[in-house]
Amino acid sequence: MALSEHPAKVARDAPLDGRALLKGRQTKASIIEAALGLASHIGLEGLSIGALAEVTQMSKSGVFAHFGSREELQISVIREYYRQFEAEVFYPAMQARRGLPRLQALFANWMQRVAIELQSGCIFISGAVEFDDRPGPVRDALANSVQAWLSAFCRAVVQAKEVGDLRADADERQVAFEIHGLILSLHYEYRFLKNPGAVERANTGFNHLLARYGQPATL
Amino acid sequence: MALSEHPAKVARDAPLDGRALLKGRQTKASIIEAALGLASHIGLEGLSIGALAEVTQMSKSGVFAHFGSREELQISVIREYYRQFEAEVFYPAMQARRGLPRLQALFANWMQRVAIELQSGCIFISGAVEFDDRPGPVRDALANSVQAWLSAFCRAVVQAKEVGDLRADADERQVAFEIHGLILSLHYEYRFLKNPGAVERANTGFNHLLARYGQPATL
DNA sequence: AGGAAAATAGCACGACCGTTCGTATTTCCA
DNA sequence: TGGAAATACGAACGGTCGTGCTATTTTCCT
Repeated sequence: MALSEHPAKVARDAPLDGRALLKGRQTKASIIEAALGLASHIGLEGLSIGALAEVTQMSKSGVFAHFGSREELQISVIREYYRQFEAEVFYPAMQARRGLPRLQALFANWMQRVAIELQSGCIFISGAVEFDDRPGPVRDALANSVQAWLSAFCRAVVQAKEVGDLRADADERQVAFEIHGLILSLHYEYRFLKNPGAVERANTGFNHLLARYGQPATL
Repeated sequence: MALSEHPAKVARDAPLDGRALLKGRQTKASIIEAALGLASHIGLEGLSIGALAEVTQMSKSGVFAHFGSREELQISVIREYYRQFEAEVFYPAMQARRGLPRLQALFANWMQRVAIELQSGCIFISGAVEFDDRPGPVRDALANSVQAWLSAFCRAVVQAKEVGDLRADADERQVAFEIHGLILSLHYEYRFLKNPGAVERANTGFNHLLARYGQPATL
């Protein structure tokens, strides 16, 4: 299962299974890949077709033709990031047993993706501040992706309650809110303030949360 | 006392006490005010001299002359935001008794400033993602301002330990990290995801923290 | 009041932006 | 293999950007 109720058009840019990609699709894919690399550093707003053309060794109009508008390009980048996020954070954690192990795996992968992994930022985070005041299709795509991920995370919390690894009275939205805060604080202090101790603090904070929401020692 | 060891030049843009402001200074001040309003919505990077000229009913070159460069304008905005932050978050909380009351006041004011107050965002947060990969004087000014504020907050935590409101073994940096996370999560969910329940969750998370770091009931 | 100094305006520049259009090239299938 | 369709290019558009210049106006002090 995917992060489930993700917005429509999921399959739109997806490679058409076994058959060799048409030339067009595969250059489009490589453009999106390059665009994601750029956007991770400069942000979705900083992403420009000119710079993208230079990186991909194409003409501006050649790049442009694949998307028809800058907004569509941005949305494609968001979808691609979502795909990678799913592949590197979500799916691997599904290998772990339901409950605490899976929750820990999700958190560890999330941290890895958001802050540690090579010096690129998380567009779910940078995009949020770029588009919090700017309605439109890009914002919608971003918000839907984030919601899908947060919902999936909440589901894992609920499972942890069902399995008995977390207290039955724990509010999964509250748990997700606080864990999300740890990730955001990590991103802020590690990437912006360049404070290396942030990684350990995020882990410590996570353990504090588990202690609070876990079953009391005396059952 | 101010947020103390704040970087140099604090007094540079400050009004010269009692004497009437020179015309130049006062228009500069009004430009900065307008710029802060713009930057709170579009971000420091989105701030443009042209738009600023329109808002202030001046010519582009007239606006420009006050700063000499866009970077200097951005830095002035950061300094002004810092001043307001100090005035609305820090100083009022200093009225409260050292220890828990002051900590609670700081958190409440911080929340107010960051998310609730009229729909403008916090440039300490938006600026962080805009400049995390972009070295230079603007980034430095921003990072210094943030560090000054976080240090002040840490000091309040230490006081709470000294007074006995928090456990003596609580690590103030860890506490600040986790509280900062609550603020960031609030900002994210309230401003970007438009989730009104975020305010209550931030408060709940804060109480959880106090419960964890506070003195155990049995002394 | 007058004259130096500060403040503002006006204009132009080069650069980059997203986008359009007409044309050349390449790809793919019948 | 030929020819339609897909793909890419090049040039140009109107626009905005930050930033220099040179006047002109306003402010302030003697």
